Amino acid sequence: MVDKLPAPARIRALPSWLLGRAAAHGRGLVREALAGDGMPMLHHLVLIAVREYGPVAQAELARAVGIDPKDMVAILNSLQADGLVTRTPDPHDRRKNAIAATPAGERRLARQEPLVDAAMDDLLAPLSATERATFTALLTRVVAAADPDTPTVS
Amino acid sequence: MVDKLPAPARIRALPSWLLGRAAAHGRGLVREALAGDGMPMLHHLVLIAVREYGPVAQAELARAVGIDPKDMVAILNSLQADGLVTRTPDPHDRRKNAIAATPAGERRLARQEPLVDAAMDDLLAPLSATERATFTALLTRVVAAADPDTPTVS
DNA sequence: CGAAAATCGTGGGTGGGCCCAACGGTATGC
DNA sequence: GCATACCGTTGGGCCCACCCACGATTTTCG
Repeated sequence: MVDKLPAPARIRALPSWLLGRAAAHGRGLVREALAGDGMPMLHHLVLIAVREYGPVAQAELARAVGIDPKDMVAILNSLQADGLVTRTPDPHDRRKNAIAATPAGERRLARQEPLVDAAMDDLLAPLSATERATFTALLTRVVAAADPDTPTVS
Repeated sequence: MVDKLPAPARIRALPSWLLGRAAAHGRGLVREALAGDGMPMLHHLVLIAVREYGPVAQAELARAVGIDPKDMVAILNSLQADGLVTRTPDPHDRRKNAIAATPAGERRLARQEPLVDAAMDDLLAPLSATERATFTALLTRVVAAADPDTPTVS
């Protein structure tokens, strides 16, 4: 069987292409890891955000993680149906719902985080510990420049 | 005006998240740069691939750059209409078209490549020359592990 | 040598992510 | 008290990336 042509060398050398490939791979690994626990990636993301910021309004949540408010409704419906979050009216502002994680939600995340961490290990497997630190530090600076309003982690 | 909450710290520390942000930024920069010359990003990608491999079959092209054959038809229609590629029946295999770049196509790429290079400079602006080399080398290794059948550039 | 399988180019279709707008209800600011 | 803004929800829509099917052609296999 004849081999498949690779993408052109010019393209394969572009950092934006490399970042795209790496990002797609990373996303795939995370999606796969979470599928093992039966949860879509965005649901996980939202649950993490609820745990960190809860109780929190839906609109606030949607802005924090960059999800369309309409799509956030569906995700919260699903998380609520599974007993992982609660949705209660905000006592101080009746326009808002106060979204909070339940103990079941926190347990679910406790189970999932090692899966995601393992996916990250897999993603950076070709790099030594020192190289990973270097890579992540440089990547963080690139991202910080792109998104100056978001604090970085260090 | 109250500040917007950032994505959760746990998420912002994940290499897959960072890669996703950096990749989106890179894509945005390239798209913007090429829009300056009035060409969508995938059209540019395909034209580069045609220049490198032409004359080449559509299906081969689609596999090389990871574009759906159906979408490749539309892209080639547009490039052909603009006089940037030719589409002729393969004399040895009537199933196939032989796609080749025209001199106008090559000139168009010659104009666009500095734009894309400038976008890459912009993307990696926070890094020194040494850091860029380190970052790209590490990124290349991560991508090589994800896609072992594709040769890397070095 | 003929039938089956595979490939090619093209068209139809779908789902997810994102955009915009509208609505009724509520809160804020002047 | 009124205008403006925000909230949550819903609806409509677009675009992109992907899936599948079809007729024509080539390749493979018994």
